[in-house]
Amino acid sequence: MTIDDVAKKAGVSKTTVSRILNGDYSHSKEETKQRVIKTIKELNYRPNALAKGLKLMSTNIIGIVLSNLNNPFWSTVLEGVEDTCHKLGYSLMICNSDEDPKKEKHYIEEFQMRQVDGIVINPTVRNLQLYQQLVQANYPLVVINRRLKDFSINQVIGDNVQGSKLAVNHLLDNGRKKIAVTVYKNPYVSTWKERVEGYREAMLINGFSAYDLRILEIDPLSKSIKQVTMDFLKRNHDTDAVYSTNNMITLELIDAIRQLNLKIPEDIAIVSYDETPWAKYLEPPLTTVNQPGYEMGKIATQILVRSITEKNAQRPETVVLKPKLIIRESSNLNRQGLDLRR
Amino acid sequence: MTIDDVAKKAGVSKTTVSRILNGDYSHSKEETKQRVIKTIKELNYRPNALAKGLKLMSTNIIGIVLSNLNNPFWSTVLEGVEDTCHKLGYSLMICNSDEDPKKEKHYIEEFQMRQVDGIVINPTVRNLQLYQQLVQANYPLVVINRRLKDFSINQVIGDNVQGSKLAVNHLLDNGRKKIAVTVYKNPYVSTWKERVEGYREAMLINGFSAYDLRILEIDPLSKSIKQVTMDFLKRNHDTDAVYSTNNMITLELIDAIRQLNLKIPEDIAIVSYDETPWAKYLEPPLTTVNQPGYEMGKIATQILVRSITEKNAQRPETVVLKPKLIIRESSNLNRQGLDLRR
DNA sequence: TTGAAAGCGCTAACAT
DNA sequence: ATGTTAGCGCTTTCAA
Repeated sequence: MTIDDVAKKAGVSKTTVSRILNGDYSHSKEETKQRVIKTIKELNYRPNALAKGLKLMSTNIIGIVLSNLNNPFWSTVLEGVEDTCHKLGYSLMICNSDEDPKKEKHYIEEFQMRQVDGIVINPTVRNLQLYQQLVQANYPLVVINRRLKDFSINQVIGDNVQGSKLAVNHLLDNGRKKIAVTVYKNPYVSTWKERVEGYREAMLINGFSAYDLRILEIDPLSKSIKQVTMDFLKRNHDTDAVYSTNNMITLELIDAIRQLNLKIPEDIAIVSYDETPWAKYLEPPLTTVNQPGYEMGKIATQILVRSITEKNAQRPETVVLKPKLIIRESSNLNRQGLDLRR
Repeated sequence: MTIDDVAKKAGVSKTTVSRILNGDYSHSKEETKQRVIKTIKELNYRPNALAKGLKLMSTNIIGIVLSNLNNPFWSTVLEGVEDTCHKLGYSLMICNSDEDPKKEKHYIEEFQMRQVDGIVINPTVRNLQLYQQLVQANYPLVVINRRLKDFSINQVIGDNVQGSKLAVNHLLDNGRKKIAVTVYKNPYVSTWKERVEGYREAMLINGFSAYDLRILEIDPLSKSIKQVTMDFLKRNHDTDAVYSTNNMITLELIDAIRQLNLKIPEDIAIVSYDETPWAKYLEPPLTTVNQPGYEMGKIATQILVRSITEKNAQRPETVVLKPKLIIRESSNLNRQGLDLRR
C-alpha cells in the first residue's frame, strides 16, 4: 500500500497525493482534493515515514538517553519529555546508559544512524570527546540534570546548591546543630558534588567551621548502605540531623536510624533530595527538596525542538530550575506536635 | 557521508562496501576487506538506517505502548524491555497512552507508519477492533499485563487470581477473619477484576460466604482515596485485614488506618499487590505480592522478536507469570514479635 | 491545476 | 572476486 496505489485509485499523480497529504491544497482544485482525501480514507493509507524521512533527511524523532529507569525522578522527567514530544508532533526513542560510558556511546551512535532529529541526554559525563564532537557538528542536543562544565551547549539543570541551602537552612531554623550530609561517591556527577557544596556553603555562612562538616560518601556499589550509615552515625553519635542527597540513600538511612533505636525527628531530623510518591507516607512523613522533573523534561524537549527547527545557529541556553522545600514531619518537631493533637 | 563516499575512497563499488558492512566477507579477498574496513574507520562512516530500513522493509525498532510511566511496576517492565532490546540488537520507541484509547490508537498508527517491526502493549482494552485488525494483518504484537479475552494473540501476563490467593490465604493463616479488598473501579482492566475474583474464590474456598466479602471499589478519579477508605473502614469497623490490589491505593490506605488510630498489623493487617522500592521501608514494612515485572518485559520482548524473525505463522503463545508473596510485618504478628526481640 | 522524473542511501539480483 | 543497476516510497523541481 503506497502513495502510488492511492494515486492510481484516485486517478491523479503521486505528486498531487503527496501535496494533499501534506496539507498543501493551493495547487489542487477542491474537487480533486476531496477525491484524493476520500481515496486515502477508503484505502486506509498510511505514508511510509521511512521513505519520507530519507527524502527529507529528517525524521521527527528525538532520542533520550537516561542512566536509570527505576528512580521515580526519571519517570517524571520521561513523562514530561513524552508528553511534550506528543504535543510537538515528535516520536520518542529511549535508551538506558546505566551509567556505562560504552553503552552511552553506542546509543548515541545508534541514534545518529537512525537519523533522529535531536537528543536529550542525562550524560555519564565520561565521554567528553564525544559530546564535544556533537557540539562541533552542530547536532541538536540538550543536556539535562548534570552540568557539563565548559561546554557551549543547551542545558536544563536543577539548582542543586540552592536545594542544599534550603535543606540546611531549614534544619538550622529548627535548632539543629550537628548536621551531616550523605552522598553517593561519583566524581563525574556534578549533581551530587553540587549538593555537598551547597551543604558546605550553607554551614559556613551560618558560622560553622570546616570541622563541623560531617560528610558521608557512599560507594554506589556498597553492599549495605544501611550498615555504612549505621557505622557513620555511631562514629558521629551526637549527629542531630542528616541531609540526604539521594532518595534511595534516604530509605536506607531511615532504616539505619530505626535500628539504632533513635527517633525521627526527635533524635535525628531528616531532609532528603527529590520528592517521591512515597515520601508523604513514610513514618514520619519525609521533608524533601522537590525538583520539577516534569518541567525539566518539558523544557528540555521544547528547547531541543526549537534548536531543530530554527537551525540558524542560535546560541545555546542554560535553564536552571529552582527546587522547592516540602516540609513534613521528619524535620520538624512543631509539625509533629500539631499532628499529635489532631 | 554515504556508502558511495566510502566506496570511492576505498576504490571499490558500493556493493563491496555494503557486503563488508554487513559482515559478508565471503565475497571479498582479505586485502579488499581490510582496505574497506580501514576506510570506514577513517571516514568514521555510519550507514543511514533509514535507507537501509526502506530497502529492507524492516527497521530493527520495536515500539512499546505503556499506559502509565509513574508506577514503579512499569519502570521495571520498561527496564526489562530496554535491556532485552539492546541484547537482541533492537532499538526502542516508547509512548504513553495514559489510558486514553484515542491516544493509544494514534500511537499504534504512528508506530505503523514508522515501520517498527513489532509492538509491545499494555492495552487500554478499549480499541478491540484495532487490536483485531493488527492480529488479522499478522502484525507482530505482544500484549502484556492485561488479558485480551478471546484473542488469538501473544500475551505475557501475571497470574492475578493466584496472587490474590497467596494474599488471602496468608491473611487467613495469620488468623484474620474479616478480610476486605480494595480495588480501582475500571471495567476494562482484567488485572484488577481478576484480583478481586481471586479474593472471592479464596474466601469461598475457605468456608466464607458471599456475605463475608468486603469489596471497596474506588473511582480512580476520586478526590480523596484516603477519605473513601476511611469511610469504608468505619462502615466495616470490625475489618481485621485489607488486601489492596494496587500500590497507590495501599499508601492511602495506610494513611487512613493511621488517622483512625488503628495499628498495623495488630488491628488491621495489610497485604498489597506489587512490590515497590519503598515497601520494605514503610512502618511497618509491607507484605507484598511481587510480580516479576522485569521478566514480563524481557519475555515479552523475546517473544516479539521471535515472532518478527520467524514470520512463518507460529501460533500465539500465552505466558502466565507466577507471583510471589514477600512476607513482612504489615501482615504478620509473629514477625513483628521477632523483630521486637532483636 | 497537474504530472514526469530525479534522487534521498541503501541492498541484492544479476552480470562479469 | 567485484561491479552494474534497479528499486524501496516518498518529495520536489521543473515543465506542461
